[in-house]
Amino acid sequence: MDYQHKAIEEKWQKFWADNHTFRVDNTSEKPKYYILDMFPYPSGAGLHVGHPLGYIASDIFARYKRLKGFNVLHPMGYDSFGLPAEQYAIQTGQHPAVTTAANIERYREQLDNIGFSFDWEREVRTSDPAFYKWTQWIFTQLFDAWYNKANDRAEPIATLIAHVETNGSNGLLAVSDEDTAIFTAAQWASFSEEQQQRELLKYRLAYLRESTVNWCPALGTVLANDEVVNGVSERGGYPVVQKKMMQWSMRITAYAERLLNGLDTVDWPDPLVEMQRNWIGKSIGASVRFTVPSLGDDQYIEVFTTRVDTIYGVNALVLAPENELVNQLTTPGQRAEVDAYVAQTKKKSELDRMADVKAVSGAFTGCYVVHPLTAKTIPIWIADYVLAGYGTGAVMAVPSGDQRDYLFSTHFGLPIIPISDAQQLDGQADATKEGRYINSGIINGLTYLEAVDVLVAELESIGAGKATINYRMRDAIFGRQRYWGEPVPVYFKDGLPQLIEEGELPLILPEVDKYLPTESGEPPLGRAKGWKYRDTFEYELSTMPGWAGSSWYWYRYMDAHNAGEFASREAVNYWKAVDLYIGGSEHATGHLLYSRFWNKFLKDMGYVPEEEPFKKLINQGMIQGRSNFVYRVLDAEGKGTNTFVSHGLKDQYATVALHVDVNIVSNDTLDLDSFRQFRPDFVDADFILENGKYHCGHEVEKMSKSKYNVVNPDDIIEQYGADTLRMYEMFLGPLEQSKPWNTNGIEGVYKFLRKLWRLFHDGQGNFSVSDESSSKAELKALHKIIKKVEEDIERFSFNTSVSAFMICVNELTDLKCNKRGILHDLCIVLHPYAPHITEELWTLLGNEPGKLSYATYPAFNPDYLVESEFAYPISVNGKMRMNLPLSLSLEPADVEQAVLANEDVQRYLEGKSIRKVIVVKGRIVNIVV
RNA sequence: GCUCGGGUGGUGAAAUUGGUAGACACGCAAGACUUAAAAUCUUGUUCGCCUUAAAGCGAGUGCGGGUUCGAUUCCCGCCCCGAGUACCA
Repeated sequence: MDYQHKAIEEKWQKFWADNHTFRVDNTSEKPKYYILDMFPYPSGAGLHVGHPLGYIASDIFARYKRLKGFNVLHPMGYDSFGLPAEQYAIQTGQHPAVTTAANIERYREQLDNIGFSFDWEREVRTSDPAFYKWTQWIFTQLFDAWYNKANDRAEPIATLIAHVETNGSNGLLAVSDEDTAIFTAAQWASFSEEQQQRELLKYRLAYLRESTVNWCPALGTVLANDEVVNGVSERGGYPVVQKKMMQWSMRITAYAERLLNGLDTVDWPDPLVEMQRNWIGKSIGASVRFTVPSLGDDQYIEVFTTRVDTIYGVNALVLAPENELVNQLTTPGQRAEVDAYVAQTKKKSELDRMADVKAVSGAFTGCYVVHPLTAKTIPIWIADYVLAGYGTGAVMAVPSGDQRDYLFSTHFGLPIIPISDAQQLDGQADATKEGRYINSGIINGLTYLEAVDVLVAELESIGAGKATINYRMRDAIFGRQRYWGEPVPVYFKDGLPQLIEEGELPLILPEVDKYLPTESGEPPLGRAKGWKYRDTFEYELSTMPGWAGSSWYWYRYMDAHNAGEFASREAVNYWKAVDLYIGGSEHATGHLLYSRFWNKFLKDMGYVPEEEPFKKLINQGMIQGRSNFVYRVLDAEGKGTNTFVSHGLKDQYATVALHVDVNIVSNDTLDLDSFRQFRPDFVDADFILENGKYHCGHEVEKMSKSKYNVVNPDDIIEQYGADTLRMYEMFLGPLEQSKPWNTNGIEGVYKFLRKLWRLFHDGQGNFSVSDESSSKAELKALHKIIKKVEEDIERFSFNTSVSAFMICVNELTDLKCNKRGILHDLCIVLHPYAPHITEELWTLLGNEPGKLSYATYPAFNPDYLVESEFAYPISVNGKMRMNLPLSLSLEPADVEQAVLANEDVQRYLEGKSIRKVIVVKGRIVNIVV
């Protein structure tokens, strides 16, 4: 029998499922290893060949780790709440739960076809109430917690209450809103319950606050900062505007420093670490207060600066047009101008504002501040180059040291004061920190390093400023005005949010008649009939954002069916953290940051043991589409004819390029019969061929239906089998690299598997192996691959292993090797890559079915690779000339002698004098003449 | 603009510590088997020159320079492509 991939793969997939081969226990004598994939959102389109790339890599790694004696946790699940299902529900009226379940079923079928070794008994779905019960529970924990800066950790809100009851707000070091009250213990006691709760809300890690949010009118919801890309929504690309709204938020900023420091302890790709650093955006500087006498002597504007040393060069204070103070600052005389400018800014979308970086604009408020060190008056301006969302939404303008301030000042004719003797102000600002200060009061003559300390000390002593660290990262908005998400487990009593009792979780997502906002503009949950807490209190009508479930799901896999806890203490302490996480880099600032945040919180509360959840992380590259084109010949009027010209001849005609389904193209050659059936109007298409073939053009684009370049793994598996698909996806190139999918070349992998099959079979297709002992050459081929695969997998270089397997099988074929001992070990080594065929062959060898997954990876013996001779490359002046086989026992001096004595070598040296001979034992000989 | 990747045959790529550049595949060409096709196998395939052939010569890892006996690999400058980010004070 030939290699029958279909029968073999169906047989073993069924066997694995029936025998629970990949069921894993939470206890074991073996060391544990946790391999996690980023779980998919089950979209209606199903999987294309790009999706499983990372799953194949992680599956190879998981299977390899099992062979290496590890107890491996390798689960899979679905991130099944999300916008697309809801948009589909709005269009079709179908419940998102129904379409989601159907999509999951389809995904599961496709995943099963590939032969993954997931423990499906641990599957999770974020939209399952048994799962989101614990997402809601974590929310309640966050609500009931505050961040104590004194201990640098989150604590239960009870410790905060205890503090204020005895000390008031005195000595409280907490991360909080800015408008917290100052009170004594007695005052606290005198507060009404409502006042106390209002105050506590300013400290809770999950809190409700009026904040400026990214509102997306088209989606009818707010979006987190990471869901807004270039001023439009990440999903759908709809415009986003800033709007003030009462919103649930997560105090992730409390963890900014720990999120930053933790990056030094994880083994992640550099670009990803860099992206998180930038997102957190730590800058060290100073905050400075400028008093505003016209508003009163105790009124001030605070600015943040990283260059406090330039403070004597300030010529204006510039506020963001959105800054809340603008209205009160503006004098009657400037009112019209300022209002016009504010209105004009509001009209500009964020996109326009970014595109318009070069154009300088602004308006004078008519108001002045006092410089804290010189007591000079300084005008207050507004300009859109100052962002409301960063720092305090106000800057001190120093035109000599900052290019934006320079352009602003020259445009409006404000004075430019040089502040350093090293500054070169020829038409632009000079941000140098070199030289010594001039025109700078108390720091005249000092260097940069000296000046900063002097200034900060002075500002602190007069109460006008202090050293400050500023973060770009904002607290994360945690509510969405949408239906298909976890309900927030909160009801309102007297306008104050209250948690639902833990025993009453989960708060089930109610049914609604339509998935649209109510007539009064409430979120869809406002449509739920009779949906009230204890039939009395209004529930929160927002749902949680998409990232809620994915911020802790890896713990649920550890103990997926636990009804009493998110995961048992034993399970969490056994599996601890994810050892290897594989997924796309598109989650760099969203999922991976929120997950680390929740993990740190859960650790602070004593629920999990590790500070960082993902020890090692690999980003698989994106698989792009590779489109094929046919060229339709145009007639004299420029209209399309029914004639198509091959790519190489298209320049001789007027043509228009059309996408053609890549599945009817093989090695860029079009299948003409399939093409005639591709579209009805192609039925009697004519072709202008090259050498009897129609060659298509090609281009790399996004993989999408409209470009006819989507390749479904099911089709590949039907034709070549899952083992071929797995190996070919790896063979395509380095895992981390993005590359277009091209089915050209898959034949090579398929041929390899058939060649492997033939090693075990005679010419008639009968199973035939020999029990004779193995030859030296056979053992060498085997042990080369044992070593190579081990090294390759450990450094995630899966593509090079596939080549090595091909070399190995080619060598064994040349040796006509059918020795049981060699083939037995080869099955184990290849098994992670091609699990089905190796299970079959391993069973044919007489082993117990199914035990291959837990076999022992063969031990590498270097003795089999030892050579007595080496064909030394002989180069002359660094140019390789010939090979000369010599014994490896020869020392460099003997090698030199042997080489120079050789006739063929002498031919290259004729008439030249030898200056030097370099001999690297076992490597190379280089003769310098 | 800044940050990080990357640039090697017709194509995907390999070269792990500075040591034979192009392994392994695809494609292509020629051949064997076959009535034929498929499958399989064999040979060739970086480019240029020379040659009936064997062989030989020269160039070659984006470009220019440097270090070294020796550079795809290290250093300096430049060009191009991709990703991220962008008025962050």
